[in-house]
Amino acid sequence: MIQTDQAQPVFRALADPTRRAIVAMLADGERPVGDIASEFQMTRPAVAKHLAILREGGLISVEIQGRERINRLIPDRLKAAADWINHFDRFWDERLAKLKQIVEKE
Amino acid sequence: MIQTDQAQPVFRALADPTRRAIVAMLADGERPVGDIASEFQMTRPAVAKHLAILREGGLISVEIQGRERINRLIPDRLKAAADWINHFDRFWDERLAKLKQIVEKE
DNA sequence: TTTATATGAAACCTTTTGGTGTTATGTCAA
DNA sequence: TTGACATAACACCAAAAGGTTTCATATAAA
Repeated sequence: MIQTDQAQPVFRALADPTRRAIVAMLADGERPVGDIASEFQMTRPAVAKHLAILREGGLISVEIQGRERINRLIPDRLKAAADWINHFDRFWDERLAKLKQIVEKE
Repeated sequence: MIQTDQAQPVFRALADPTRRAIVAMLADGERPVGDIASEFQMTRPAVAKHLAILREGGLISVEIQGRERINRLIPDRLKAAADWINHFDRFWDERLAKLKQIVEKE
């Protein structure tokens, strides 16, 4: 059944729009928690929870700098999700090729 | 913020392992509801709910054939998710290129 | 050393999610 | 037409998700 279980924490992390926004945000550069939270309407603890889930999914890392915690994107893990999806791209191509064959035979 | 909203229903649909298993299953061929349900330990109504969410995400279509409802994968929508992820692949490549430049200068 | 700042952690609330069992409906087959 | 079958549609439940407020702690800055 492919590597569904490996991709699990990543897909869970990406399922929420706030978390995807954070990922996009961190693509432009690392940022501390409060700094990220200031971009959203929700409270800082709520954003901190999202960051924890992204961390569980292996999508971001945290570096403690004094009283700040710098969040940094690790895009590698996104590949696990991309790989899973790409598997079906290939399937789709095969299907189209088969269909083409059938059509051309007639 | 990229096309996060477009990808929303797809990511939501893929967030659950059962639904990803169904997607993988339908990649091998279309199947009716009960047939799909027989592969899982949960009840048929539970599977039917998952199918409904996959339908909302535009990942599968249903064709009514007599008293059966044939579920068929539409992998196109998976591209919305793949596109989103690919954006960060590009970003990562750029980062690596920049890093390489810096390293090589020294 | 006092005060302000950045954050985590805990307790709590509400809504959604993933399940169940039951009942109703349309369709196939004897 | 009668009975079995494939499903949808409910009503319902427990757990997880997403949020809030409050409080504690460590660090920076006055």
